[in-house]
Amino acid sequence: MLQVNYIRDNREQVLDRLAVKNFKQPLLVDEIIQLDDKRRQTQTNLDNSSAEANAAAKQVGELMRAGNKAEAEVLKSKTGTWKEDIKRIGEQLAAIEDELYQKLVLLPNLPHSSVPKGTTPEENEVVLENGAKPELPQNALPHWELAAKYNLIDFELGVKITGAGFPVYKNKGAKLQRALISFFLDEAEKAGYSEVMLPLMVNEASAFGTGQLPDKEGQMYFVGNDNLYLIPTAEVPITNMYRDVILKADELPVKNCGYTPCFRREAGSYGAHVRGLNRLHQFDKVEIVQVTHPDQSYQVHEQMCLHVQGLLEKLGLPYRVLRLCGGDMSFASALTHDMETWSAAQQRWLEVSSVSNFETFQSNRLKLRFRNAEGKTQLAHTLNGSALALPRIVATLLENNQTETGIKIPEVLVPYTKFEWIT
RNA sequence: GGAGAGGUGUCUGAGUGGUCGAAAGAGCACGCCUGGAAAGUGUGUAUACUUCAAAAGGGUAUCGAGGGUUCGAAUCCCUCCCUCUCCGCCA
Repeated sequence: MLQVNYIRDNREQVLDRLAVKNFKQPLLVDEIIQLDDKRRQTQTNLDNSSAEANAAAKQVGELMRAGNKAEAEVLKSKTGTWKEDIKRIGEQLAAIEDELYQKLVLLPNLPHSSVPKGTTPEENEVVLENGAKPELPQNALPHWELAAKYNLIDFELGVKITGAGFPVYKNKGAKLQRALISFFLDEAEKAGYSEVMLPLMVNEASAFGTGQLPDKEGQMYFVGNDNLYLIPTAEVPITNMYRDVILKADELPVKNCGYTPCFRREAGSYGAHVRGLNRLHQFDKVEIVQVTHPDQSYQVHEQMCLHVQGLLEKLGLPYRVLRLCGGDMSFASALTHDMETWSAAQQRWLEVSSVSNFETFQSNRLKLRFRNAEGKTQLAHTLNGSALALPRIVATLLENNQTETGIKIPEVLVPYTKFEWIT
């Protein structure tokens, strides 16, 4: 959520930036400013009425203590109008604040100046491409066939137990999952992230804090009996650890990593592109999150991207980095880099990580602040990235490393898997 | 799930209708003291909105959350959330 004061002070720039995101309702900006004027006016009225009423109440107390009952009664009888005023203006104010809020949440975050204009994924900017695409033999198999051939993943069994999109990992397939999780967590810890293990369900306030609510409600599984949501990403519980927190300046940057399963309803997405591991309702992911000083966040973004790229390089996977264009970025992000690996058998790029800087868009809602050099509270910047999401990594690993005799495990993983080949 | 107790500032903890944004202590910050430190000592120490060109200062709200009673609520009433103790259940 953008800050109203920022919108007031930077109207032109806000409009300009929103255009990069192809925001369709620029009139909203002026409506918000006008509504905020009205809010201030009403707030002042309410405060004045309250001040008068408070003064009168105090006076009644003094009169009572002085034994001047008659005068106290007179004053009491006069308070009725203030009470009515306070109630009426209070309701007005609440209505205005609600309306203002409803409009404010419609504004997406402002994209960073480096974000290219554009509306479709084709307009994303390829920042770099790294690693050679492997040449596979003619009879190379896609990962879902490899998974069946080597008895690594049983999709049908998952359907039986739960439904489509909930695979069962078996044998070396299961061990590979565990190995990747440990490897990613160890790498994150080496990079200075402290590990957390988190609740997989969150309450409404948390889902709201990171922006899943109210706009993305349909993407989360909801446990109605207890009013809880299954997390779509560890970002939600990790970032919410810092909800309503005021950090000391020297505590920044805060760096956390965590492994969680992620649950996504992905309603209505079926077909060839979501086959196998390409899109699931439940998948595993290690997430990295930082809370930074506003001056540092873009440096940190770069550093987080390099961390993710390092993982892909260690795994020996060809990848490319995309800077998402305004139209393809998420609502809450100011800058997003996507990392994609080349899936050799499917002959397509698969998104395996997304590293975003949210600036103050999340922290404003979360009330996540720090005390700056002047001793005042200021909103911190939040960033997060996948490091990494497992299924598509598994997909590319299986496909790219397949040989006539089996699938070769990358060297860095062998200490974790304790086997070098899947045969 | 049943019975009871309770939720106050960074923490401990006082406060059962008015002078309470809230005693006291601890912690923290700055100063004095000291060769330096500890001890001691002095001062300061919530957040948000708003008024003002700005600072100073002022107003309003907030004692788990929301609602109510009252001229006036941390204090009384209702609903919800959470914590603790005992019982039940249980990995």
